[in-house]
Amino acid sequence: MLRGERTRAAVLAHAMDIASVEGLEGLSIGRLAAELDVSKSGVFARFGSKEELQLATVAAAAEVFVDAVVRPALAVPPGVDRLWHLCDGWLGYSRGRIFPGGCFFFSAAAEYDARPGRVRDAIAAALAEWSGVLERAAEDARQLGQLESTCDARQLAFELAALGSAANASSVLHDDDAAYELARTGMLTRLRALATDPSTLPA
Amino acid sequence: MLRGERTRAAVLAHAMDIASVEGLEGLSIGRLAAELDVSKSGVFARFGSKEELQLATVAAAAEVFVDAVVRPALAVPPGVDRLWHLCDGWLGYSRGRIFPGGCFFFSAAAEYDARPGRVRDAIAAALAEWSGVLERAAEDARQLGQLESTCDARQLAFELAALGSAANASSVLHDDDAAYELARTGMLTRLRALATDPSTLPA
DNA sequence: TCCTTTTGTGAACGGTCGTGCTATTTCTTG
DNA sequence: CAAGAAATAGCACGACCGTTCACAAAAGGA
Repeated sequence: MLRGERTRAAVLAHAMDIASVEGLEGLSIGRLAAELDVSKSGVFARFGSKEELQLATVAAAAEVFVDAVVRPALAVPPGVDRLWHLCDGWLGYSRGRIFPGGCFFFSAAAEYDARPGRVRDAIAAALAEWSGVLERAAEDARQLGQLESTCDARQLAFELAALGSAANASSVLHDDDAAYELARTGMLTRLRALATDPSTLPA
Repeated sequence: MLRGERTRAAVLAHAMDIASVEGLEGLSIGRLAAELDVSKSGVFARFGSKEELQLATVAAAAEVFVDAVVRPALAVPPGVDRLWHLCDGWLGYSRGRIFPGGCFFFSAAAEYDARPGRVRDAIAAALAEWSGVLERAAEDARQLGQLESTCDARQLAFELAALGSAANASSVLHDDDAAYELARTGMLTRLRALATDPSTLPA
């Protein structure tokens, strides 16, 4: 009962790395088995189908993401500080290549965005949750009086996420970290323009 | 000699549509042949290899993009007006689903960003060119005195492109056009903040 | 210890993939 | 119209895919 969980975790760990580079479709059971030195049917039997393997991979990646970005930021009190921690944490998560192909969900979403099915639904749900976290943090900051009362939390969250995604995309495609500085600058400019006390934000 | 060009164009037109939805890897020669009612080897022989087909598809998509977005905007004189036309044209191009899976290059870049090879290089070059067009338009506007002289054209271009990409991603993934309004608002806010005469920008 | 359940193996299946090859059709041109 | 070139069809190949199934190893509870 313990042995099963261990190999399952090993498979998923490898699956996330492959998928972030080659896509969830490029994730083949045969290749996974070969690289982990187990039998193809062993991998297959554990998940029942390729789609289930993909769904499990998405779920595992969501856990990694939450641990890397969301949990640390939720440990700081609500307000602009927490909002900034979400942004900065996301940039660190992408830049640190926790997944070798950059943000797992950026790759997965682009791959499945136009293909109906359970995999797409799972990816869309994960991304919607992330948007929700960001937007809620912005709205909290507004209601705490740390952002202008007139500001639109949804708009702000959209723009912050857009800058992060663009930095991820550009840095992976061009193998160049410069975009992270552009994203950071953009995020801070946005926050400073809306913060009632900009001095609490980093330089 | 004419017949050859015609089928080549038909193949590429279909290939672009497939690739924007299923990816350049999902683009299979057999499927392409079946859906176009020609023989597999007929399609293959015309391109020589799958990689050449992919490269030709990228080149064809670049032409479509230039026709849809760049050319119209370059028809208006340099300045903030042209810069805005580039942004607005891009949103229209994505929203209009000229490619059924949204922006071709967004999908292709996410698919190949972490996979070295000629296909990735071609995609990276196309996107770099687009960034260059955007940045040059911003810099022109600045030098014409239509944007604050202190503004950073590269930063502005990065942010405008980020908003567009995010709108494309969100709208395709969630099947919801709302993101285009967010992107448009963000773009206009950015431009208004830097324009010396904001009244020239649309409402 | 024996028995049952869980985990993993190995071989095989039908299918699709990219890619060569050899005809055969279709156009162009003298 | 005939000869030659260009374009397409048809077929076969090896490789890999997801999936199935019968069976062996290992683990756990009685």
